[in-house]
Amino acid sequence: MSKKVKNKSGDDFFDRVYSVVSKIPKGKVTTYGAIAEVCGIQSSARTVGGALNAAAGSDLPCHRVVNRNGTLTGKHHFGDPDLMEDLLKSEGVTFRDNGDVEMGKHFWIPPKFK
DNA sequence: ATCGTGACTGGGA
DNA sequence: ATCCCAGCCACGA
Repeated sequence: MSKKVKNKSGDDFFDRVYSVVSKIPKGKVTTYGAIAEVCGIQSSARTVGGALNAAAGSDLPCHRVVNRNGTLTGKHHFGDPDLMEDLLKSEGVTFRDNGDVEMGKHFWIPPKFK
């Protein structure tokens, strides 16, 4: 089944990110680098952000995706900067004193996308 | 085809 | 510890 559907913009690499992000369990968070690695682009975590940018408004829990530091880098892209933190807290995610997610407790690594 | 940008990461000073 | 730089991939103009 592995098939390259490269066609219109927004469907080959983005599709992988959507699948992975949608698999993130509630109360867990992952990093752009982890998603990128699973998608096969470990060196381009930025591109993952681009995918989430296109996913903004979708059903993808992009609020569970943070940078390797645990900082909510894309919180501003949710429409409300406080929404992201609020959503994670609602799911049981704990934050550090500096406002970063406790990666050591909620860091979740997505399954390898094959 | 080329250039610029980006919700990142890692390493060096 | 902080700040700066380079690399990487994909998209839009």
